[in-house]
Amino acid sequence: MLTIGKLAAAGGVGVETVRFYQRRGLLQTPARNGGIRQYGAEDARRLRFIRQAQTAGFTLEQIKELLELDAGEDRSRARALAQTRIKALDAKIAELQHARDALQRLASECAAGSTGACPILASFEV
Amino acid sequence: MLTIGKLAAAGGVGVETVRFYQRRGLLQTPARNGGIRQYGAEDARRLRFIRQAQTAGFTLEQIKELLELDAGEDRSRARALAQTRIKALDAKIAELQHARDALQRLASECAAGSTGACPILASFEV
DNA sequence: ATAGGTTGCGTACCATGGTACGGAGTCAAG
DNA sequence: CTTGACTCCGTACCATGGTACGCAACCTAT
Repeated sequence: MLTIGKLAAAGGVGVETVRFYQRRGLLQTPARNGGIRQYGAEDARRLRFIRQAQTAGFTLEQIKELLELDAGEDRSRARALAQTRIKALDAKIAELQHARDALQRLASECAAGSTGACPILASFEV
Repeated sequence: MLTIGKLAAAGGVGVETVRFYQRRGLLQTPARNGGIRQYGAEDARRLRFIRQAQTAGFTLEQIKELLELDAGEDRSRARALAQTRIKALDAKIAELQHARDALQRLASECAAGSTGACPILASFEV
């Protein structure tokens, strides 16, 4: 059994963040023992999931839906959400790759000559 | 010569956004003709740059610095900023790629069988 | 010259994802 | 059994990146 502090530490977040997620309905407010919340391994798992889904670009609202879906059985809805997000991720990845290339160009050009300014704006105009 | 409305349209942003960028020092507040701001091609260029730098993950503060650097001649500073951001972008891209893979797994598994819930949380645990 | 659409300006408000604060209760070690 | 750390709770505040509002002045086409 975990206290909120341990749970937060396990998930790499602050105590306030756990409480925040509970307010938003992303984590259940668990049973208490003398007023103190008691968490289990499942809560830690959900917390980890939340953080990973965030890096996948889901908003907290969407993550909430995913968590509800995980409990339910609406496979097609879950699939649809995943597919939509995959598309968005592909687009975002391409975008970042493009930006990365521009920065690489910028870095090279700033390295090369030694006179004048390096063309920051220009390096993005491709 | 462009009015603020044309400039905004050209940059794919709203008028208020242009004014917002001016308040933040990202765009010069230009010369006026009878109180009306007059913009040129250079402003449109800066505006486009801002949007692209944003997709590269720069904050408005950092973009402001980049714009100042573009005018100046501190090549090494510009390079350093670029290098730092390239590293961050590489990390972010890898992260998104990872999330994408997890979603792909999720989508497949939700498609496969027809019984029970699909393991949303599990699909991220790799 | 007059109506309608833009503009200018300051200020207020919004969503997202947290973070901080203050005062009381609880728990564990010495 | 006291001290210090941790917890509970509501509410307030924060940063980022905008978006909206209202009113006066302006510009353009009819």
